[in-house]
Order: sequence, then C-alpha cells, then structure tokens
Amino acid sequence: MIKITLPDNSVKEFNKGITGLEIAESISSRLAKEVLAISVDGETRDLTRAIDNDASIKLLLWDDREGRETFWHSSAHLMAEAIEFFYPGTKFGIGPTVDNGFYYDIDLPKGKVLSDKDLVIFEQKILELARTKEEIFRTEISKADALKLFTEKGDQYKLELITDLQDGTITIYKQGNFTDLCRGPHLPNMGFIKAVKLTNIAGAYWRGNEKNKMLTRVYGITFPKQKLLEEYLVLLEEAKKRDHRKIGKEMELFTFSPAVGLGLPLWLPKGAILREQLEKFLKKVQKKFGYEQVITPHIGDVGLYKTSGHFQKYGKDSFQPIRTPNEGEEYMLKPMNCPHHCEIFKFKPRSYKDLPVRMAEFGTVYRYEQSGELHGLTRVRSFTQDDAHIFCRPDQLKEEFLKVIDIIFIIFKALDFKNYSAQISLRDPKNKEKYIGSDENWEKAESAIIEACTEKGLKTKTELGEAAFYGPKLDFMIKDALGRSWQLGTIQVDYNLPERFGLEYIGADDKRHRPVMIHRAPFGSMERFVAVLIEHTAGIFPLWLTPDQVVILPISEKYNEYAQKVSNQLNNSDIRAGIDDRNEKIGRKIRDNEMKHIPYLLIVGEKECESNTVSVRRQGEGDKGSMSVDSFAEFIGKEVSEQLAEAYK
RNA sequence: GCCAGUGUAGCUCAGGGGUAGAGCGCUUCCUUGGUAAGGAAGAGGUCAUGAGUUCAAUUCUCAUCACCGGCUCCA
Repeated sequence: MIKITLPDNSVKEFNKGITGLEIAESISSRLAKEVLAISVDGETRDLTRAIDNDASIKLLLWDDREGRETFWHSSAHLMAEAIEFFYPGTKFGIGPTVDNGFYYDIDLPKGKVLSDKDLVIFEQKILELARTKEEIFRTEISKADALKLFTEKGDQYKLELITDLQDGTITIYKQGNFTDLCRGPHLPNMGFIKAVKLTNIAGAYWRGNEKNKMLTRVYGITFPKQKLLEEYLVLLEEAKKRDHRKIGKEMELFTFSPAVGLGLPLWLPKGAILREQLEKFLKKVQKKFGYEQVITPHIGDVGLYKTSGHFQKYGKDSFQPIRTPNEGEEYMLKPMNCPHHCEIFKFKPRSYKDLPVRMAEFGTVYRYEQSGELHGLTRVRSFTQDDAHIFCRPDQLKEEFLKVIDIIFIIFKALDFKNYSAQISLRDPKNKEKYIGSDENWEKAESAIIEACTEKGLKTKTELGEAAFYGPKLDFMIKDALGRSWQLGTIQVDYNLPERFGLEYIGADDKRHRPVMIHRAPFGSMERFVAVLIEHTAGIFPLWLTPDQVVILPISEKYNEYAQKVSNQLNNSDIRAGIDDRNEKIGRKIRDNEMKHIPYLLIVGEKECESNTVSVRRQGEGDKGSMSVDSFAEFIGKEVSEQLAEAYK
C-alpha cells in the first residue's frame, strides 16, 4: 500500500500502482469524467500512469492551467492525426500549447498549400476521431529505437529533435494511427475533446531560425464543452472591437498614409491632444522627481554612433546615413537619444555634488523595422520616446533605480494598468561577444537591477540573452486586447556609454570619476503606450485625458450662439469643450454623443440661455440638473485635479 | 525580409464575365424640436495598381503594392 496525500492534506491509502484516473473514480464518477491530468509531487503526469510510491497529488481539471495544457497538447496530436489522414507524408515539427490553445508546425507534401477550407475539413475529422474516444498510449523508448522509428517514418524534424535528447528520457505517445515523439503528459483518451476551432494558418521557421525552412503553422483551440468554444469566440469578437487600429480610426486619433511612408504615424488633432495630456502628466511627475527637460535634434553625426557603438551593431540595418551635398558629412536619423544626452552631460565639468543629473526629453527617434513587422502604433518606424538619462555616482545607482520604478508605478496606477508583468533581461553568459563592456561592469549592473527589484517586492521573470548590447534591463510588459504582450516601460543600467563617451565628474577627493547611466522610459514610446491604453480602455479615457471632455448640445439652432459663448468660457478655463450644432433633435444629439463616450453633455435651450446656466448630463448617468456655467467649470476642473492628485499619490 | 489570407463609396459590408449596390456618414431643403435615431432630395467609386486570357474583365490568371494573421527581428 502507498499513502496518497490530497490537496486538503487528507491521506488515503491505495494499492501500489494505482493510477490518477482510479483515484478520481474512488472520489466520484463525475470527477473521473472531468479530470484531465494529475500532479504527482509537483510533476504533471498522465492519469493512466501508475503511482508506485507515497506522493502528494492534485487532480488537474479544466480550470487548472496544467489541466488545460494537457488537454491542448493532446489536441495538437489529434490535429496532427487528422492532417496525416488527409495528407500522408506530412512531416511534423513541434506541436506545443500556447496561452490560448495550441499549434503544430508541419511540412506538407511538396506543392501542397493549406487553405481555410482545409481547416474546416480538419475540424470535422478531429471531432470524428474524438468521438471514437481513441486511447492515448505512452511508451518509454530507447534513443536507438526512437531514431529507427522516425527514420522509417522519414521525419527529419523529429530525428533532429531526438538527436538532442538523452537516452533513457525519451517517450512516444500513440493514438489511433498516429505516433509522436513527446514528453507528455496527455489525456487518457481523445473523447474529452468536444469542440474545436482551428483559428489560423501561419508560416514559421523551423526552430525559429530564419535560415531554416519555413514550415506551416496551424493554430487551434479545443474545449471540453461546445458552450466554452462559443463563449471563447464571443470573447475574441469583443477583443477585436478593442483593437487600437480600429478605435484609433473611429475616434480620429491617428492614421497612416502610404504617401508618407510605412510605419510613420500621423497624429490627428484628437490624438495629439491625448498625447499632449500624457506628456503633460509625465512631465509634472518627473519635475517632482528632479528631472530637467532638454531638447536635441533629430539627426546626429555618424561619428556619434560610432562612439556609442550603435553604428557597428545596427548600422547596416538602419536608415542609412544622409550625406551633406558639399562637405560629404554623414548624418544619421537618430535611432536613440542617449548619445545626444551624453554630449549634454559633457557640456561642462560636473561635480559629485551635481549628481544625479536627470535629463529628460520626449525624443522622436527613427528605426528601420522590416516591413512585415509593422503593426499599428505598436511597431512603427518613427516614434517618440518618453526618454530620460540619469547620470549618477555608483553609490546613488540603487536609489535612482528605485525612484524610476516608483515613477512607473505612478503611471500604471494613474491609468489603471494592473495586469503587467516585469522581466529582467540579462546577458547570455555563453554568448558574451554579442555585448560590449567589461564583465565587471556587467555584473555590477545586473546585480543592481536584481537588488532593486527584490527591494521593491516586484515579481519578475528573468531572461538570459535578452539584454541590450550595452547593458541589462528591466522591462514592464502589458498585454493587448488579443493577449499579445508588448513591452512598455523600460529601465536600463549602463556602465558602457559613460566609458565610451569619456564621461566624468570630479569627486570629493578632487579626482576624476566615471558616472553610471540609467536609461529609462516609463511609457516606452508614446505610440505604443497610446495603443495599449486604447485597448485597455476601449477608447473610454479618464476625464483628465480624454480629448473631448464636454460637448454642448443646443436644443435648436436658435441657441447655437449661446452654446458658442459657453464653449469659449469653458475653453478659457482649460476645459476641452465642443459644440454639436447639427440640425438634429436633442434626442439624436444625446444618443450620438453618448455613444462617443463624451464624459459631459451640456444641454442648452431657452431656459439656460436666459439664466446663463447649463443642463448637465454625465456619460452613462443621465440628467444631473442644471448649474451656472461658472460652477460647472469649477466642478469639472475639480474633478480633473482630483483624478490627477490621486494618481500622483 | 519570409509564409498564408484580404483589397468594391469617408466607414462597415453585399454583389458578380456585359463598365456597380445597401446602411451609416456627407451636402441641400423642410422642420426649430427639452434628455438615446424627425422627414425629403442629392453628391460621392478607373471595383488597389499593372499586364494577360476574352468580342467583352471590377469579376478569371499572373505580377506589383498595401493591409491583416503569424515567423524572424526589435538599440
């Protein structure tokens, strides 16, 4: 007998060799129908695998991430079986799960291209196979046998994977006529899969290397109930409505013009207001934190980027230098602001007492992004960073780093971003030649970041090899409406640029010392930040930020003049007010402006005109009664300043 | 840059080998209405661009461009 500890810490005794499925059955038959996998001492396993020792277990259901992963992983195998049925000779790459479903990379028989029609046929076959409740068998296999099996099958991708595996750890899974190299775990049988949607087809390089062959990637998602699929599809539709490209067009925030060029956003008047408000907000926060604004040109001598090392690293893949017609000088569109700021630091001798110097600029930069990577406002070729560089003494580094994290927290709080994640990007210790700077400096910078995060109690994940070439970084990532992750705020510690630019300050000992530099951009870029903000709010911005705070609705054209007077008065008090003077009935004007989510609608007619008042309607709340224009201005001004005061806290 | 899909009015989309349609928006007129859609008339499209097949192409074929979904990349 063995002792099995359940999640509630109760202990049950079972015969040695009991399976997860049998344990579930011993609890309830319904549980046995719903359970997808089992966690045994923290390891997710197949329900059909025997348990031979005392263990702590947890039965994993659809609501458990590991349960869903097992479900989708088996679904990937089932899809592969369906594909192989229709296209024998298809070679299979990898078929993992993703956040929402799974995919399989396949190499179809020569000349075959998949279309959406194939997906529908595959879906039908998948359900057909699922209904037969094909059992899934796990087999441990020697490396030699695995090589033999897939050589016979003629699947070079699997062979390549097996070559990298250690003998004794290799397992294969088989269901129906389909056998796959796989670590598992899997469902007991395919009967659990009740609903399937193959979502899209894409190209993907084998092993993510663009020098390799491009395989066909089929994405899909499956569910244990048809209803869950329907709910998911509704969710997907809702998410599409929040797409910043769609809302940006509808709200007239920004546009692109092929005549101007790819990835070069044009900010429309309302978008410009939005951006201006965000800039104003951040400038105010930064002033409190001791930053000073600077302004630098959009181009810089090529030599500047040779000094910084950017030319050597990115020169070939950048917009190419511009030559002056007569002197033959070469200038680059600036791809970042740091070199310019370094030169400002060098403008005069600096004392240790002057540090830290915190230099901020909303600096527009230009980077050549490959055409296929451009994406709305999130990936563009011209963008404005809310950039700043902090030049400080080594003993000030940690404190400065912590203050930057505080600024980022203030911003996320002000805009109600709760679901962000933080990533520490370090250099790849096996690939040191990719980076510039000494080991010592890298180690100092990396430990500064790690310590600061620990001190702030920030939950982070650490990625090796993701650092910038000149230093490690801490990035804040936010997901868009469709669950794609985008990097927003970034903080980077840099010992290298100060060295390359020969930056110095005079210490208390009257000797020359090298400052440390922090690059930081809490928004990341105005473009990307606005994009993510739109998707989070669905375009319903807080009052302080929204381009149209108030729209005045005259009851009839007779009161347009009075509306104009009210509008002027409000705009003089820095309230953004417009007039809907269309020849429409008041009901129509209310409806249209409510649907545009204007926070305040002011209705003016005979009554209001005579008493110098406005009738106030708050978005979503209806009629709020009337008040004088002065008191409305005061009222809304107070609401804005309260919102901001709350954010600055 | 690579793989696949899409491209019809300002927007959302229907249609289809015989040179085009709806709703919304826009313009004009009627109406001057008090808290979520008043009525009428009208303007607006080289059907992405270029070539080919055909008596005839917006429709079929090919190429190009742009967009969309991924991949790679992202200082």
